[in-house]
Amino acid sequence: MALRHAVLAVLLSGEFSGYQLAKVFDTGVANFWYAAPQQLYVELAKLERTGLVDGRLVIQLDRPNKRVYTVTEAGVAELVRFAEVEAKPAVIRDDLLVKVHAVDRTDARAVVAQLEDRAVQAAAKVELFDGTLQTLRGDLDEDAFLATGERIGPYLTCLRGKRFEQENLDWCRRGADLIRARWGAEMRDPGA
Amino acid sequence: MALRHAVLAVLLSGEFSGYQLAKVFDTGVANFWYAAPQQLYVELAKLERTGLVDGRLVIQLDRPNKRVYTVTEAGVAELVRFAEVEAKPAVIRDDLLVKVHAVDRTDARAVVAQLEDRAVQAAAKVELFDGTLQTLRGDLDEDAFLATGERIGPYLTCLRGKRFEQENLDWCRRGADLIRARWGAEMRDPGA
DNA sequence: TTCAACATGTAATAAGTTACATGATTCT
DNA sequence: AGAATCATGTAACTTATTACATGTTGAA
Repeated sequence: MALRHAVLAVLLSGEFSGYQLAKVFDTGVANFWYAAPQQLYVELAKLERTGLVDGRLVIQLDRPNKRVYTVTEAGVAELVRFAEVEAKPAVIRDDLLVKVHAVDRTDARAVVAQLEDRAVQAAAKVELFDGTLQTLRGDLDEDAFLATGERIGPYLTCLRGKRFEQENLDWCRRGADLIRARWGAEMRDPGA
Repeated sequence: MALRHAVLAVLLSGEFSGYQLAKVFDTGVANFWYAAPQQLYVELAKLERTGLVDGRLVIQLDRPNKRVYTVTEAGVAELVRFAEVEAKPAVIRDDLLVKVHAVDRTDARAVVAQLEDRAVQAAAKVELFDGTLQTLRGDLDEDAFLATGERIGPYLTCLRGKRFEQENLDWCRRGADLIRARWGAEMRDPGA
């Protein structure tokens, strides 16, 4: 859709290489914009060609050199334009929910296992986001930071991410318990 | 990714035409699988060619004829296989969150307006899902339905959708308030 | 020396989006 | 007569995914 804007928005927080960006997208940003690492390299190259970001080679002695990017004035202008056009509805595509939707006719045991996996991942994300929030607000408490902090955008999106993962965690646990309660027999005695 | 399985999962609830399916995807299912109507016609045709669904022409006197689809045994088998492979991480792509992430450098007024729009949509979805949940559980209360109901999959995914939209609603309102509180001056005096 | 993390890409394929196209039927 | 809803598609284009490919540096 518009990975371009997601990349520009992240780059507002500082210089990032493709590799660093990939990590950010894999952890924090994935809550509102999923992107694979390969996409990011392609997108950054495109963004630089069109003048929305500046790239700069950083020579590192302790590890391989890298190219880091910053948003240009044209890049900020593009974000401003983007902010003003009507937002499209969010796109969500989640295999696991599809599996749960169909669970009554498929393999309850497999679905429970995946709900448990997802619960563990969600718990980790809750912790991660909590740490990010603390870092962002520094010494201030939440209300003070939101009233006076320099940039509240990343804080707000992180808050949303944390809530989302918290809900995910609760739902996965409850779902797993309920499915287990109903298909307990088959789970102990496969193929029943 | 795999619209195929989402369509099969929905079709487990009964016969649907492409048009009806599009409505279901636009409202309920969009919470875990977004798909445009055009995709569904293509997918149904493909699914029928590969024998995962059966199509049947329904002649209607009061409106145009339609073709309705049901899942075949092969289709159920495909869902079973799908349930057993590891679920990919969920894909989320949300313009509005990108805009909020960048709000400190763009147009706070425009973002607030879109947060308010989204809040209204979220509130409507909460109501919608609440109605769906009531319909699904009939006379039973939630716990009784989840323990004894015929199909709990759709109920569980609907519960997740309702929670998601409830959180969305709260977050949009809070975000709009906070952004307004900080950029109040510019909002009253544009371009300041 | 082997593993993990750092670092960056390309190419083929699959999937999704947007625009275009058509037509029936009911209601106002 | 016109609008709204029902109903179904195709084609061009844009994006995203998967597989492949390569190389550095530090730590065990």
